[in-house]
Amino acid sequence: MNQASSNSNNNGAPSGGSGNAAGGAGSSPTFSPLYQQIKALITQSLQSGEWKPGELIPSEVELAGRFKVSQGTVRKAIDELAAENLVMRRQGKGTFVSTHHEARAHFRFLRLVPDEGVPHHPDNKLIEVKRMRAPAEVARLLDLKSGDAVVYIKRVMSFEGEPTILEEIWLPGLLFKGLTAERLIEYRGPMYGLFESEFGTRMIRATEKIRAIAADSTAAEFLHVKEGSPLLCAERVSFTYGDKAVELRRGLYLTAHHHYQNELS
Amino acid sequence: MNQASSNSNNNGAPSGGSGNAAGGAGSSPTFSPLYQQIKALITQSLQSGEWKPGELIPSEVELAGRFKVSQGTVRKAIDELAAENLVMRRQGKGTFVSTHHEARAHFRFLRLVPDEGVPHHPDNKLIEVKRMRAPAEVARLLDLKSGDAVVYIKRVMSFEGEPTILEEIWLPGLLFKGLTAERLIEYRGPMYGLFESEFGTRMIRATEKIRAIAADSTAAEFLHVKEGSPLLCAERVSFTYGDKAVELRRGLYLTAHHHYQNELS
DNA sequence: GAGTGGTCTAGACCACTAA
DNA sequence: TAGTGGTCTAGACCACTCA
Repeated sequence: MNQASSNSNNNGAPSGGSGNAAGGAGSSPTFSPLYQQIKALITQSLQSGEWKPGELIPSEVELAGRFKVSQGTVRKAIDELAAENLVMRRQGKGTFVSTHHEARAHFRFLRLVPDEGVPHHPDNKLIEVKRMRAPAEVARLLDLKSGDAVVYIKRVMSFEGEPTILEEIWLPGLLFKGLTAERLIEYRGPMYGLFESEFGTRMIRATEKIRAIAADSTAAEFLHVKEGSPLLCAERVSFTYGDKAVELRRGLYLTAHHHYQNELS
Repeated sequence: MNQASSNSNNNGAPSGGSGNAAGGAGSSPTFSPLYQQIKALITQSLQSGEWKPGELIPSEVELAGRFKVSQGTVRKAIDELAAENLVMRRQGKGTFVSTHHEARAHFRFLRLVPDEGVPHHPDNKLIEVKRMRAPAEVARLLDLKSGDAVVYIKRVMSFEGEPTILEEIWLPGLLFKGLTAERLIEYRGPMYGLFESEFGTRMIRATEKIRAIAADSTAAEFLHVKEGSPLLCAERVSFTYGDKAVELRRGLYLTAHHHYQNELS
């Protein structure tokens, strides 16, 4: 990978990662800057578990030596990984693999905050946990075949004793083999922390589609509102490394004393 | 600002920008890296109108010469400005001041997209435009005094002929002196483009609070739904340079065939 | 004091754009 | 062909953490 001397083309061995061969005849040979290749290599090590969530990864100097590039190139690769929340840098200490086991990470995906006062952690109450065959819609969103096994979870989350969120979750059965109600109950802390530690699946990013709907009888019962009351419906698909969908979540939010907080930038 | 020779402290003339003097006794002298100072200087030129939206700003080499720093330092400053959408870089051409007069910018703030098919531009119908005294709540959010003049706009936006958004907008009267219904009607294109071109106020970022509410009689009439139907309510505060609030917007979205699209990352 | 990430520089070459 | 942003390198010093 020595840039200055041995070539005038930085594609000695392309990383071959995410294909961007858009367009027609494949005569364009998939360029990518060196630092993107380094970034892909580091991401592979993260995905393979060579460095686990919460751990320290090798220093920039060490990685530069390993990959035979300059420290600046490694730095740029890590800069992007930090911007994507895959790692966290701490001056004087090193670079750490991000983890969902942090107070900070708690509200990265849960965007519902109280209208007044500071956010509190919700209490969870499991309603149902079972394994089932994926309905067509769930299978489509999780990139499974219709009828594949999925884990289904239904729960209510309360803030300060007030039931506020009714949530249904679907997970690919293959990835979450040993997931049972007991595991979910005994585990203290955020669900994504459990997924990360016990099942080796780390949620990286997600997309949400948000609508206003009327409460049906089930929602009305669990959230202590009248049938037909307006509820915010957030349908989330979460992705792990390689943009692979690994969770579907449908949350009904009671927004009488809370709101969904969003930043547009 | 010569770093290597003349000092061991990069704070010869601190930019004095955003104060981060957290904590107690003020013995810590407001550090900031050189590239942050450069970034502040460039931002000032953007804000003052030295370079107008859509225009080319000086090249990195030229700015480096002007500020007596290396090109790399200017690059890092511009990198951050590009990440914040204040400027756009184009290889081979230069760096341009961002503008709301682009198809791309259209959906940066309007996050409502159809459940099926590609997003279309909405049609606008003005319901009301007037000048009034700011209610307490509006004044608080816009950082005005209660009773200060504001411009009030009410409109309905339709997708493919279907009324979908009922929107109320409050703007500081001082900033938008000549804003009338006629100006709004005759102007083709996004409202933020008008604000930028005619009033010199560029929206940089915004925060939104989203809730589900029941349609009142007014909303029901304009959106052709029954009273009590669930609607998504998005309350937006938009900011210009220096994190100054310059717009309050309250939109009621009919989410029968559209949804609010969000990315969590 | 050793090691880490953070900043800054200077210079080289590349890819892209437009005259 | 000249000018722009994009990539890469090598080396220096700084701020921070911890033994």
